[in-house]
Amino acid sequence: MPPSGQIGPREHEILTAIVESYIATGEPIGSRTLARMNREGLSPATIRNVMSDLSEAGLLEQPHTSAGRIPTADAYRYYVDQISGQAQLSPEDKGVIEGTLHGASDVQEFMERTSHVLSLISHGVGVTMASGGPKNALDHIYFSRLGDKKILAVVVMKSGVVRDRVLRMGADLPQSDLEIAARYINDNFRGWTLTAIQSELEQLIQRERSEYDRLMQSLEQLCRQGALGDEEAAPGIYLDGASNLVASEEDKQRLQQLLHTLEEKQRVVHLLNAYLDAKQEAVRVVIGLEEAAPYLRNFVLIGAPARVGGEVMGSLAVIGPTRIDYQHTISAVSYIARLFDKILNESE
Amino acid sequence: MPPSGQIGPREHEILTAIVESYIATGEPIGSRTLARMNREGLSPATIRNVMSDLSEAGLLEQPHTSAGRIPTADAYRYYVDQISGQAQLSPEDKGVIEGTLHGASDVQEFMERTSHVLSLISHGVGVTMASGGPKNALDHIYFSRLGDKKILAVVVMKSGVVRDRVLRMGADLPQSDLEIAARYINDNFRGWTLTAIQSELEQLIQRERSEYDRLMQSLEQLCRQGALGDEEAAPGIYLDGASNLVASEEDKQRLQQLLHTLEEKQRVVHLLNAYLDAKQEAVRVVIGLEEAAPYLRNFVLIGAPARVGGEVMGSLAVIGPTRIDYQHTISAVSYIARLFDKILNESE
DNA sequence: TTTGGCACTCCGCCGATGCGACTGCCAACC
DNA sequence: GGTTGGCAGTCGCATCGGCGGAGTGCCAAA
Repeated sequence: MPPSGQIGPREHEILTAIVESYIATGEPIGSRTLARMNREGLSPATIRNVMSDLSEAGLLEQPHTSAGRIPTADAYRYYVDQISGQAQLSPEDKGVIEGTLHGASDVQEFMERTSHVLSLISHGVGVTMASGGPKNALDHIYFSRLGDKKILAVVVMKSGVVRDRVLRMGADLPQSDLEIAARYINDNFRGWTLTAIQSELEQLIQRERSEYDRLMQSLEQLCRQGALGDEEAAPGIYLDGASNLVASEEDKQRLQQLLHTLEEKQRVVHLLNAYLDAKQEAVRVVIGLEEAAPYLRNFVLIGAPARVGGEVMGSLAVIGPTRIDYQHTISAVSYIARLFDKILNESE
Repeated sequence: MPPSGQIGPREHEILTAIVESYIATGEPIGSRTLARMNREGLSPATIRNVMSDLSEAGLLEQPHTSAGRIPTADAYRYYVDQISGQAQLSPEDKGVIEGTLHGASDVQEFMERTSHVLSLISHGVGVTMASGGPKNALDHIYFSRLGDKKILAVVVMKSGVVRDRVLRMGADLPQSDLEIAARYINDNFRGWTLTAIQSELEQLIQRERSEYDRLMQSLEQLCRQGALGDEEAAPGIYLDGASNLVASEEDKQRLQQLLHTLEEKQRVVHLLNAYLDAKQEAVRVVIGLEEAAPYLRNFVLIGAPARVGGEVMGSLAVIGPTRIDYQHTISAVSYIARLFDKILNESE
């Protein structure tokens, strides 16, 4: 063996074989089986020596003394680093993705279908998220009086995301005032981000306090009721494939916790926000989610930001067991991330 | 025993005790245990005789020869018929419901929270559904040109449900035409149901074919692209508490099928439509869902239509194991169904 | 009609046993 | 020195028989 527990070509090959075998079967794997599937005729004893080294390096572990070995989190990281450069989307997957996503008419539907197809390909949970409205650019806004003291606000983003919200107002505003307010926002703030509009409006209202006119009054009220969406509001998030988790070998209690967490969308949002970086270029694979939540032990997050015309409009990800098919999943996430840009940009 | 396998007061009491015990523990129950919990001092032997009769009448069955007995579907039906008249909402449940539902600003949020609170109380899956737009009354419609050949249609229902849809048009329509079309619909069809509007518009277009003006042309195109929503489109449906099903004693395979079915919202919609009747007044309990789908064996549906001002605007239901707590669930569904009317009506 | 008694059935738990899979170490070999 | 075969030792797991407990059904007596 190399003097400093380093990883040579033989170690690499054996480690890769172990990881792939474990991903495929879920069974710990021993030196004998490994020797049989290894094309170079290495004997079990040699492989045992290598495995022993890898164990010492913290890449393999044994569930119990007389069992085979399974990869540790470090081994998965190593494996993913090796393949992530060369992950190739298979033609079938490509067909499935395009077949599913073709013909989605609006962004919401596109995202919904994306989470579905991600769960199909990865056998994990597919997630898509429109990152909190605040960061996206406004296309236009529309207000409508619904009834006494209630107003419907429809916000259309440049990215195509549509969001409607019913505001309960303190006082009743006539439709005509609403139309003036909407026209004012549309004329002056098209292309701004919601947060920028919000703070600009607040300043404006402060400044004009002297000549406190009707328009400003309406705007203030609308803002205060969250017409532009508040930070708290759950951004659109779509999950699919939670049922896939049942197949993972978890006991019932952890499975239930897991599903329960997924039902609380807010927590999934936090998870994605915590681990996915708007600036990252490629797909990111996070191994070792137990730091975020104990019941996410043995689970990984594979995700990427979704950009439309250079601007981040959300993210897409897969949450699945560490035993997930990294090849397929990484390539699919990467492909769909690029597809987002292409499809939503051209339809603009 | 009564000559014709009829149910006398003693049979009733024993059957009720068995059903309640089985709901509570999930264990088959024997004559001895039953004798101990029975306040009248009946001996196990007597109870055995009664149980034997009940078995013959098809109300009890044995998992195997030397086990206790469990209720059949017929027994649950009998039990539910007995209690459904007198189901009383507990004060705690009432508090939970009102606490959760208070402050929901729009109908969607109200429905979301309802499904959540239903799952909390019943420990089953809470479902709320806005019945297919087509049957509801229009408040107003709004069109907005999104970009080349794409149009945003926002439909607001009388019931408060808001629905947005992006239409891909064959040709590009200018915003001014859209506004004329929207005004035409709003002025003429406020309060009509969507299906009625759709068919009326179609007739109108036929009739006016001679003087085929711009307005008609726009309307025709908008209709054809489904501006008013097509029958196929999944109505808004909210599920919560699927993780509760993990606790039910199902094997993994059936559990996975079950969760998978719930993920396909469309199938849940069909289920509710098939078993809940818009005309029914009270809560309906459907025992024996296996007719609808084999993996729904041992599951029940407890649901009611949701009315606002006399008009059906959707339905709410719980899907849970036959061992569900009928008392709590029935009373909660019933209470929330009435609450829907009260809250959404007054806020009009 | 109700009750106690009794024989019988059958599930589920427990401990023993044997098998198989694997490791680690050592000595021999290339 | 790297590689190999051999061998002893460990441990999980499936299998099996025995046994206790829960429950039924039937019968005869009150």
